[in-house]
Amino acid sequence: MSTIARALALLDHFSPDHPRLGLTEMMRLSGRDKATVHRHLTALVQAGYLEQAPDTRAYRLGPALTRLADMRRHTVPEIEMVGALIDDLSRVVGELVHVNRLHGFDLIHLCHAEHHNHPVRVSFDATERPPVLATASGRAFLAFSAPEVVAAALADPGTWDRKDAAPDGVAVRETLATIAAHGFAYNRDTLRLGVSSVAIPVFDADGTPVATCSIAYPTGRGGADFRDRLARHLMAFAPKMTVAMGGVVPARVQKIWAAQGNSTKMADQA
Amino acid sequence: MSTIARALALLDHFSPDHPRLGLTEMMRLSGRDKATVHRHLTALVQAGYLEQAPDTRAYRLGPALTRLADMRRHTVPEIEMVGALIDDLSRVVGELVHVNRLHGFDLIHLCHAEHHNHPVRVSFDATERPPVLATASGRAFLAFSAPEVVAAALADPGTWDRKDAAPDGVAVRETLATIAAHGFAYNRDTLRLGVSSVAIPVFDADGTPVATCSIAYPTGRGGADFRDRLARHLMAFAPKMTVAMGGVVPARVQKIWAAQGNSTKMADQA
DNA sequence: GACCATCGGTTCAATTATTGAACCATTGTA
DNA sequence: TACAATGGTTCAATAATTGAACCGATGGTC
Repeated sequence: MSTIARALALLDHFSPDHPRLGLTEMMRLSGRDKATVHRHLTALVQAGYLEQAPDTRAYRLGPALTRLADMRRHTVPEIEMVGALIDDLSRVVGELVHVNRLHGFDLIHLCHAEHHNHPVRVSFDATERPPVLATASGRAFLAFSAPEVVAAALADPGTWDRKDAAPDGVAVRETLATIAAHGFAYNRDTLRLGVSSVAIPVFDADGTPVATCSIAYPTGRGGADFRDRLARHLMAFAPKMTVAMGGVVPARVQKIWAAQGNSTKMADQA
Repeated sequence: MSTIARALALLDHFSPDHPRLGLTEMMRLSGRDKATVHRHLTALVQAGYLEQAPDTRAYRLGPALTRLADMRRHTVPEIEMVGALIDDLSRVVGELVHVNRLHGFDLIHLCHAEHHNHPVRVSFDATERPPVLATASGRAFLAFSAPEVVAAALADPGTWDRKDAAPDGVAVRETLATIAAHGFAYNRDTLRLGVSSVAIPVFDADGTPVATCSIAYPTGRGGADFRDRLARHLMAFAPKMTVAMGGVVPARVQKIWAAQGNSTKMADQA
């Protein structure tokens, strides 16, 4: 382990429970010598990765981090950032993973990852632009959006499948409420026969949805249990992705996801 | 300079113009040996401060930065406190409000608030690091700093715009004196064409500047009158913020701000 | 008020990790 | 094919890191 790694590891000891750490505490946490820790800390302060309170002499995370994080947000295209992440997810679940963004009321494909463990798998077409309310992604997005957005979506005739009749506003709102309570949306054969999917929103810094992450799989793969397993994967994954994109998961959603991560049974969605 | 500092300095070479850097380029920019740079880069990748594109092998800023910056946001209370304060100010004046800190002689962005009343507004880039003396914030900071700090700033070639000739020490000192007399600094199209700003210092418990608060607006919005209106807003606001951060406004500054708050006409700044 | 513990910080010789010139492998180009 | 440029590796020489001991300040205790 290099000196650099050892020094940077000091930063990892900060947490919401320990926002400020003193020299001795750092020494204890890292298990290294006091002089060494002190040298490292001062180097980090010098570089702006830490700052030291003049009075208590305690250390806390420094301004350089915000600067660099901003820089990362500005310079790293989210597509690539997200690409690496969903690649991992896809590898774990062995299914097709999508990331979509809502542009107007069109779901636009941002990127996808596919690590096929199974002979039977879902094909897809990145150019497709299905009506928002007909997809798990679209519903997941809207379920966590502001009422005005939902209202606008319902008012727009392009959001529901043109083959169907206009969706009943009340029924749709109920579905969205259920989704918001579950923490995720799903879809079984509704858009394309034989294809099911599970979807979850990704948030920006204001806590409003900016994108969705979804897993698509052949319906034959399994029933509610299989679906819920995937949903739990998504609920563990979405916070990571949200953070990577510089966003924040709203507290209420965080709570739901944490709770659902443990439960085994869930109510049906309309 | 410690190994840690040298390694971390590598991260500073990333900019909006150079979001991805290769080994050789890093070597050139840092002026160090290739092997050393490579060691450092891999250490940083290991720690998540950088990530490497698998195909091009180019490096870019990594996810650990977002994580730590978030942690800082959550654990450093002043940021949120200041955030709430400037949010109000921004709402009142209807312009972009910034808070910066001086780290070394770099102005670093702490937070900002933007409540756009106008169709035309100032965009900004939190990653920019302009020369201190070229900004209203920097000059406001230095105008209220100790003579030694000013002398050090003038001695540092990085504090003035490299496109210009070295600033005349006498002229700069005069400008700073004027600013100190006015109670605030301003800037009209000097850093970015079409962008003006007004800035004011925030003090710590010792009465030395710790940060600056500034308002940026499109130059077209108005002339000296408009600018002075914003300045008065700042002079009313800065004491609040200083107090909120546990600082004290020096008596002489307090006097100036109180006086200027009533006057309607002010002399020009160089 | 002397005593002790704890804290942040410093010193300096011993050690250990860092360094960098030279080298290798790969890719793209003339 | 030769050449240049890229990313990466090796290993002896070297320079930086290390840590036991020490200092000064603060704060609680008898």
